Amino acid sequence: MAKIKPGKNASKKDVITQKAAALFKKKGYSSTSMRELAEAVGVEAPSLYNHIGSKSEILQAICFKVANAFTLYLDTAEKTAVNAVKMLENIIRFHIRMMLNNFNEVYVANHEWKHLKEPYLSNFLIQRRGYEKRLIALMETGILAKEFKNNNPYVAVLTILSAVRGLEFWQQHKKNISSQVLEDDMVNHLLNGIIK
Amino acid sequence: MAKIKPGKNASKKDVITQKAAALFKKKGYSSTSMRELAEAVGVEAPSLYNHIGSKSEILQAICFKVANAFTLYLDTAEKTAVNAVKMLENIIRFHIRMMLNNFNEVYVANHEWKHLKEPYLSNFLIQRRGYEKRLIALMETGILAKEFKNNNPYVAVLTILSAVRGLEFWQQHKKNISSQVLEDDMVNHLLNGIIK
DNA sequence: AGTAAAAACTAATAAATGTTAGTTTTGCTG
DNA sequence: CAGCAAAACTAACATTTATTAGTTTTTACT
Repeated sequence: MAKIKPGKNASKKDVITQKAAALFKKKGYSSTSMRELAEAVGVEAPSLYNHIGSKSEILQAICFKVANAFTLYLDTAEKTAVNAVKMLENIIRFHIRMMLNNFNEVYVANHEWKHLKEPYLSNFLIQRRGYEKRLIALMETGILAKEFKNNNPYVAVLTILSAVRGLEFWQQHKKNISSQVLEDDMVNHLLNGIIK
Repeated sequence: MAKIKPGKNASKKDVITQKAAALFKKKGYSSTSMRELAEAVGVEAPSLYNHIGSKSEILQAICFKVANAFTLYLDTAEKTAVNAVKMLENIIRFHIRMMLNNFNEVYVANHEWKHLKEPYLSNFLIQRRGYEKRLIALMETGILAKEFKNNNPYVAVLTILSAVRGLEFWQQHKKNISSQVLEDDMVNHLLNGIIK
């Protein structure tokens, strides 16, 4: 019968994962049934199990793909850094682009990770905590170098990461504002504030 | 048998709502069963229905309680405003305090609203959109008055609201940083930036 | 064309879900 | 202390859930 049609670059598993990300974003992980996912893929539910091991395995794939992308970028950003300000700006811009270009998956990683099963849940949190710590270290470096104000570094990281995450509300307004204005304004706001 | 013990100010319904907020935050709305909620309350599941109409009614109560609190504050803030900067600062501080003092409920309103049923879902979104619009108008006023930079007002509101929402990650660090430092640093960051 | 593997299908299962019905217990008020 | 309403209980329900078993179809390769 009808088979899952993998695109040029996407395996069938990839198709499932991508459709799952869209559904998990829209309805949440727990409220998305395998039957719904199957329908979105164009197949009966049990057929999915020829390609995936379980529902929660899909969530794992999404969450760690996103987490690894951020970790990987930070690796290279640390190597090519010229100063703290520039490095922070690059990271913010990367976050914004990830939000805009991989919306579903980033959203799911941000919101549905709590449904991961052990040991993946713990691993995910450890990885995220490690990422935060590296950003905090960056803030501390910048403070010592007098590039940044002497704010609490954790609060600063929290503020920045959270602001960027908020782009999940962005979708409705895509037409009104270009993503370049969005990116530049947000970077400027987070680095220099909004008061004239 | 054992009865739900309402505290001095809390009706039994309030107790249920409060326990539900804690569970909805921890596990998500869909993954929280009425049996779990009943256990947290200290009762069998069907007994809950002596006090509430349905599971989703609990979610409604939480979401609109939070939404109304924000709307109400904005009403008074608009009346007592001296200038745009001061008003924005007050609003940011109110958001931060709401996050810190009503953590579970604000978290649930922020994350689980999509499980509201119609017409509550639409009403909630309309109310939230109205709130955002009033904040955008505030930004525009401040820009015209040369108090704020000429950033895109929607992006600025998005940045601020999202940053504050991020306090949901705050819990772990309560011991290390006082909530006063947190509040002041975040306000300062969002208004004046982080670069020295 | 024939064959073997991959992947679809149907049918089924055990567990969990929100909720209702009907009954008993509790606690206040007269 | 009698009686009544409030609120607890047990039992049960119809659905929905993720997943397995077993079978048939499709695909790819010789």
